[in-house]
Amino acid sequence: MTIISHRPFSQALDRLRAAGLRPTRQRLALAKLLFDGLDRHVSAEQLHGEALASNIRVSLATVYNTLHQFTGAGMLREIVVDAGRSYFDTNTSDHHHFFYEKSGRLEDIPGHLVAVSRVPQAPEGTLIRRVDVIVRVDG
Amino acid sequence: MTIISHRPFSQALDRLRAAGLRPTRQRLALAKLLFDGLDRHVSAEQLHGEALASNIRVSLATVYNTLHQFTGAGMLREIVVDAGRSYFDTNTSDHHHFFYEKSGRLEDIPGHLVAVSRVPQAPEGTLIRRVDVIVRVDG
DNA sequence: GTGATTGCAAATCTTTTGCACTAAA
DNA sequence: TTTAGTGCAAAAGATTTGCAATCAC
Repeated sequence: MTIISHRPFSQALDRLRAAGLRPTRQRLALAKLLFDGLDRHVSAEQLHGEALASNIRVSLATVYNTLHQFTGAGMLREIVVDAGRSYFDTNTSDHHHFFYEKSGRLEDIPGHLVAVSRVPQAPEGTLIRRVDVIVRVDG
Repeated sequence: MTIISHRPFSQALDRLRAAGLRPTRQRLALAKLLFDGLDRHVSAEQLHGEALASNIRVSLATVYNTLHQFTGAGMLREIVVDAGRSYFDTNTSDHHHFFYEKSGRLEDIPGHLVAVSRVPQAPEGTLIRRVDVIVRVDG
């Protein structure tokens, strides 16, 4: 058994409680991988790999379920830049992204470095949920 | 046989010639479906369906190939908004998009209605290829 | 106990690929 | 001819689903 931090469970536990998600072993473990540390962008496959590498028994299906539940609860933000692969961003604050087309890597752009002035009106009967700016670079 | 326009082939033919793509029956037919008319957003599956409905014998694989060739030639622009599905936009001029999350529909926002001021610098050693703005609405 | 959650494998869906066949030049 | 382009069916990914087994409460 590995001690990961002084409060191995509480941060993840609190987040799950706040989201109304039952704190199962799998959800706790995934929450720790996702939120103990710096902000990051992960795919389901990646996170599943990390879980296995940390000796956490989770199925890929559960990783998908969990990522979507976390996203629904506002703990993650889903980013689509690439046909056929979703990334999940642990940074849910207002910001945008660089996308490196060659490597497929994503990088945050702090919100204050991009200004979208003159956002058009939402079409009648709709609400704007989010404005995504993706700066595609050839790195 | 249906007469589609006064110059049924020439517009599509010219575009293919200009792109250096051999004007095969399939490419001509797909180009006509795509470019004879208003700007539009199509998925491969959709375009394939339209082709079949117009009695054009094309395989889905060829539709994919053709969409990518047209994109490579600058005749189309690929848009990714939705995990696991690509749209191709016949409007290649500077503009952005509304994405209706419920219906999955895309709609152009004319370039002059969105202004991205203060685009951040491209990371060292990279070039900005494009800046995509996607306004997600809940329609 | 009881209902939510999980694992597994199969199913689904989109897109790509390999290769023999066909057609454009 | 000669080479690019096409069709088909199979493969490859990514994601979802169905259902019995398991776990949190």
